[in-house]
Amino acid sequence: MNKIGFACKWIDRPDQVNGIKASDDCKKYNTGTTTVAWLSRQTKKTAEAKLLSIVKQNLEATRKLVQKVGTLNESLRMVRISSDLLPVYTHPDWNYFYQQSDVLGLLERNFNTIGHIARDRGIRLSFHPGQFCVLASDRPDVVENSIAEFEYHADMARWMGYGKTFQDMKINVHISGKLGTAGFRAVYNRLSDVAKNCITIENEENTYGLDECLDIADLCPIVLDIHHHYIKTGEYISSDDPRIEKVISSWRGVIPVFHYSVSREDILSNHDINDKPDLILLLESGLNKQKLRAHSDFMWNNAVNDWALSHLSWGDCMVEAKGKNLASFKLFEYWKRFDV
DNA sequence: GAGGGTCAAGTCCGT
DNA sequence: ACGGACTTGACCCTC
Repeated sequence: MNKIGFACKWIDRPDQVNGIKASDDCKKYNTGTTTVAWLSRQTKKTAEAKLLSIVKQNLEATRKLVQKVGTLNESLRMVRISSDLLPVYTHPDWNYFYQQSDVLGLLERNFNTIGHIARDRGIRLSFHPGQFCVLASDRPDVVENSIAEFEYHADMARWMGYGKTFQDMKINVHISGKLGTAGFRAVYNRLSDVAKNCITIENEENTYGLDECLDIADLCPIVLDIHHHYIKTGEYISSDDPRIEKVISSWRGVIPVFHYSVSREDILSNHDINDKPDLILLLESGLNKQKLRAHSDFMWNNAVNDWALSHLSWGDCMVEAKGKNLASFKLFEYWKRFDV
């Protein structure tokens, strides 16, 4: 039975898509952060105390989140861990903080525990470095920063006991960058073994789509984002499409992951929930791709859900929605609605 | 607590 | 040129 997962955050109520308040109980499952500007305004001692406090809380929150996910139905045991876990880890002024032996010890112990829980409970974990990780940039300084950013995630994977074998955990990025697949290929060779075992690439809505990803499927697995593909091409790709065979091969026997999101419900508020939106018609009606890219709170369209769920035949589904775990739960209920 | 200004970093699209 | 979208709006400060 394949899985339906969610990304980075746990919420208890739908209204929390608009932000989690300090007094909300679900705060304990979610990471916090600070800013470089604030840290730089403090004394070194104050800044370090703040960082240590945030790191401890974030490790605790992530452990609780993973434990919580471990209590769900097996088909829901899949979660992306927030990149905010260790704030300013790759910032030149602050990365020294994480190289101190006492901090390092703290990280190793806590991540080790999280990794054990995940393996024990059959939880599929992943990371998704943010938009600043542009491995194929044409700017050398950006490439260097991006490698550091990627290796930050690889460090966390390694501390959790992952990165030992091909795709025991995924760290997913876009190709991005003007150097495209050639640039990506060149940078790939500079990554650590853990990073190489974990890296996957995801098709984008604008520049690098499924075809470009397939060009480097020999290097690393492809995470097919079926909504990105729809926004780029207008196509609701079928689960028996020959390109999907190639995506599956890129995972070399590991169950692939695909991403599923849908256009915002308030953009398409008049749309029939039992009818898949036609991209051409939407564009003709005056909507633009940028608006259609934005993620919904929930997976509100039954017809689109039916299509997305058909892809569970070959992969695990990562739901990208503002409604987070609540959105993945509702989709799961929809999926299981005919079961006794 | 609420509200407004601020926040490390890249890239693209639409206006 | 600038705002908004993406990974994931949250944090910080003032009232």
